[in-house]
Amino acid sequence: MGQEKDPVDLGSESELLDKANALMAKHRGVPAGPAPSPPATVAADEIPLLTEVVDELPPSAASAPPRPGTRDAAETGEPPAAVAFAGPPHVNAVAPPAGEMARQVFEEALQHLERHISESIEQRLSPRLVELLADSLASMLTEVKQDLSQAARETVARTLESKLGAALAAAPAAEPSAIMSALPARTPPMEPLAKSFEPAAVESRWYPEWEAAGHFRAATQPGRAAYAIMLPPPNVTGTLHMGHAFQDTLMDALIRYHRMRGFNTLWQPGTDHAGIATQIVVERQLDQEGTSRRELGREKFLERVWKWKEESGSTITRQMRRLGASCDWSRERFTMDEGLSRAVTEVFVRLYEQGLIYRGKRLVNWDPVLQTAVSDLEVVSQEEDGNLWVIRYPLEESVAWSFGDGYLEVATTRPETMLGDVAVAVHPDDDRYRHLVGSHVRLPLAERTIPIVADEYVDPAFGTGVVKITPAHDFNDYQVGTRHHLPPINIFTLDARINDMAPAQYQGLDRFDARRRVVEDLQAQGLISEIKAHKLMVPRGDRTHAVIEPLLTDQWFVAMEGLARRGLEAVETGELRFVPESWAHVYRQWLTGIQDWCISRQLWWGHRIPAWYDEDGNVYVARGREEAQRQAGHARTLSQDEDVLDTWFSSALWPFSTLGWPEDTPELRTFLPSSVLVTGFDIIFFWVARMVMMSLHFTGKVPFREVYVHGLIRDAEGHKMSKSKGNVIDPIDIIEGIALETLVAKRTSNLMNPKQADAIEKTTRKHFPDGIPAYGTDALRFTFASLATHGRDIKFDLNRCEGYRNFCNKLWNATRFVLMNTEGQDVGLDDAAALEYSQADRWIVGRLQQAEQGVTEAMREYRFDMAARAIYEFVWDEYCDWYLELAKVQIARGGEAEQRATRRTLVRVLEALLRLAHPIIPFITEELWQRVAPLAGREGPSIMLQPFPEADSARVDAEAEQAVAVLKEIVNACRALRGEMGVAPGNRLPLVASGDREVLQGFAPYLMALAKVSEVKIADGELPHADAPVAIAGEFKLMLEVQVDVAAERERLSREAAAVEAEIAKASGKLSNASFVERAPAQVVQQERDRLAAFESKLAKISAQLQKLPA
RNA sequence: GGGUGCUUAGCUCAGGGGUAGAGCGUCGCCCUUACAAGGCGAAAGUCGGGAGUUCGAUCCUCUCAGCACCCACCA
Repeated sequence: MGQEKDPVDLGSESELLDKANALMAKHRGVPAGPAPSPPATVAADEIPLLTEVVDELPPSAASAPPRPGTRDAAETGEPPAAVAFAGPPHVNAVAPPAGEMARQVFEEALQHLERHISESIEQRLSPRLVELLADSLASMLTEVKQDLSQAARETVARTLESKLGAALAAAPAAEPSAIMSALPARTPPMEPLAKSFEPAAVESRWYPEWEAAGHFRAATQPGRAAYAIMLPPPNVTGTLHMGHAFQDTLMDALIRYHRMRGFNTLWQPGTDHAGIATQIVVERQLDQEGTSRRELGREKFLERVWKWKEESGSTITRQMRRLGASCDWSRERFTMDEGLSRAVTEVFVRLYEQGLIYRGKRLVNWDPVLQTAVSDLEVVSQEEDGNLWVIRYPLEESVAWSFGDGYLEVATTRPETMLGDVAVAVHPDDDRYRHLVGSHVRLPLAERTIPIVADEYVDPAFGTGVVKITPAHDFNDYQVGTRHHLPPINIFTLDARINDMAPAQYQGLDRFDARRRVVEDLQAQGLISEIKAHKLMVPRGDRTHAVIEPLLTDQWFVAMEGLARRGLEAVETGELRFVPESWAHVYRQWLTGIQDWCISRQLWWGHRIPAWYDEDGNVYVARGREEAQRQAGHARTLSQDEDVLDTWFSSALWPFSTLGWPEDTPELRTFLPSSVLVTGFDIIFFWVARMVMMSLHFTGKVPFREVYVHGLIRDAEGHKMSKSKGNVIDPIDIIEGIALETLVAKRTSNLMNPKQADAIEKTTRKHFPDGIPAYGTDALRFTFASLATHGRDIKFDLNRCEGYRNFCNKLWNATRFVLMNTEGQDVGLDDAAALEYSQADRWIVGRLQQAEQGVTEAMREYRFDMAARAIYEFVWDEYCDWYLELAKVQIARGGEAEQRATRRTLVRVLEALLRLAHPIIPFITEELWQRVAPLAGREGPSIMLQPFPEADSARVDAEAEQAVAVLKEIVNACRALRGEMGVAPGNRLPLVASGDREVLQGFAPYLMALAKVSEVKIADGELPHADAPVAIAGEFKLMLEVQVDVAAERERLSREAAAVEAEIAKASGKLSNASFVERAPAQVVQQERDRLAAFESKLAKISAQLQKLPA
């Protein structure tokens, strides 16, 4: 496997000990770092040297013989398909490579070492030494990691940690590393598994081990295909919500799956500085402290933000670890890192040089609360109640006589903007007004004269058919104004108050106050002819919910046309594929009508725009101040643009900036394009499309080959989860559980509107009367996977989660059973021993292959639900419900070779299915695999490094399948016949079944156990009961002695007869349809005839059986 | 206004031109030594309505209705 540790170079055992010993000696009595000195009374040499410990090793441990290599030919370790039912065993013996053997010797030696170290420490360690050891351990760990091979280092560290864990926790001065904290003691080998699955201990054990061992690191081995996923970087100061958890689960499943399949795998993690969101949070903090960012000044403010980032920046990555996300944390990036910032500057400068970035005074969406421009996408329009005011604009005297009362009536939803009107417009073909075009009206209040223009934009049917034109405050009016060369008049300040372009009485008024005043004044003058209620779409900022004001300001833009064209091409040519495909339409539609992208934000938190101005306002765009200065000449004094870039500008570069662009790095060559982007549809425009365009433009490559678009997570009722609705579920609470009171407190604290608290508390108490139990990470992940169907939002139902928690428990207990029956017993590891596989053994191996194939296909199509289902059904319905039961019989009654083969099959199928399930449920599978793998002849430090099981259709044994299918049917038929109520002994149960006579006879022990049948006879002629009431599709006759309740049997048969009669009616109706018989394929018609015949004979048998029953 | 998706058991959802499926829930009976977070069994559906294509439609086509979402937007 790609990630498998290098097994060589451990050196000899004595060399290893020497190294470790040297380190121990070095740290002996030399407390490192700032930790407090040990009490003087402690003799440093109380710490044992490793050699001293090892001296006590029994001789056998130091020279443990290598175990025989027992790798089966098949990855899944199941019996070869070629083995006949009762034929001689056939096992491929493959000698392990020399390095492998060396490692085996080592691992065994290390196990002894581990045990002795811990024993010795327990015996010798006085409590006073705890502090000293803590210090030594910390510094030692670092060096040990460098000096020793991984295997050795893990063993030593693990032992020390587990032994010292409790003591260290009690020693306040010592600061245990994250890895060491709260580590439960490792389960000693051969201890029976706990009776049920306890996720917490398992999870806290494995994640630190994986991470410390470097299993998550990106691999760049030559000759292997690359598989990369770029984590959509979450807000650095954010916390994990269900959407993240869902997405991360899917990505982790994909990554683990491909890692196991031998790809060079990179999952690139990181966080986003999230300009607006983060700045708002910090500003809110300042507000509570009674200050503001302006009071603080830019520099101090930025310090505060960085501090906040340092404080809360690791929350979300810590939570991701809790989920088991196997990102390469060593490559973690932040959008405002030095490297990424350099990429941002480089992109900006190049786009500017290419003429694709320009600066201009344009009408932009302005958030008056934040006082910054925002992009079209950051504006959400909502329908709200408003008014439509009809205002009378007096016509100039020369034409007033020619039109009604001498007024033009203009409808508007925003009367205050009339102060900025530059014209009124009518449709050119509107006969009512045609003759007025070219003349003027007097603008009330402002007392200006403005022209009447004709423009196609006006809809004559709406309102009065006359539109006021306010180019500075309306996007459509801006267009009209441009067409008619009418210079805009801006009447608003940056915080949306009336400025000095308006009459004095309105200046300084907030826009809503101004509206009231304007209406009042107009009414006073009799210029309002009508006010009617009107529903209108109000644009609001998606962060502040402030009403967005179109405002004329200087901003930077990216010209989108050419970039968008490339972006569209990528989808047309298939370089970029959407899953599900329908999202390509959405993407296409947006790119087709795209506007230039306003990238400047009047914020402080973000990448400052790399543009400088001189005294005359000339612009110099450069990679730094020096370069700008060179451009400007030394005489000039430059000042940098105050604005920062839209957060999405840096996000758009994520797929290549994280890989080292603009440098040409090996990572960039290997992992660009990445394999798939996993994301919700809500950021297709914000992010996906922009990444595609930027990546194509700067690297010539698409950023990812596929985009998997998943649904949004909603609550059980289908509502969006939101704090204000109080229906948010924290994924961590599902994993760890939460008490009701805590949950209520969490949901009702920090509400925007505290009035909602009562209602939220009530529904919370109703939905979670007992809080949320701890389901564990694996159950949560399995739930996510099983809900991840294509093209649907997800209603998250905790009941589902409970079901999958039970599934984990089922898997746990199945393993417990297998271990009880295999550990310390002959599981066929010795290839020389005889193996006798049964039909059941071969059947389950075949089913495993089918499950493997199902999972592989599902993963290829991003059908995580199918993958989860295939695993669930295999584990529960096949392996547990049937195979384990059959295996019990085989172990109880079979001969030595049969028992051996059964144990071998039990353990190897289990081992393979653990690997199969690992991408979705990593923790439990790792825990169990550690116990199961040695019994299946597999070695390795972690299931993560094992190959993913590959389906082999040759191992599907049709004969065995058939046999087990018949067996299942017989068992089910028996169970059904046995009824529910009391039992009468001695009843006989005649069945007709298909199959080989010997096979049927072979069923006897299974039937006795599974169906509580007391005897099985195969009848050659007539069955003792004249006819067989239950047919199992075939002609072999079987006689089962069984206990049956007559009344229940009668009832059941009557019910069945009615059902069969209905089927007969249906089938015969169909067959009497001439056109069906003539035109349907012969096969289908025959099928129908067979069905009819089968039902008829079934009915006959049922009624015969009914008659036979004693009254 | 333009677009997309959805409608299948009480709930949440798979499926797919030829006998309607799962999980959860419900109702029985069982603490059978891996698992009561379990086992066995049962009840439960006009596959949103209508029309068409077809020998046959839950599935394909059209249409209507309801729900959800996206884009644009009329002052």
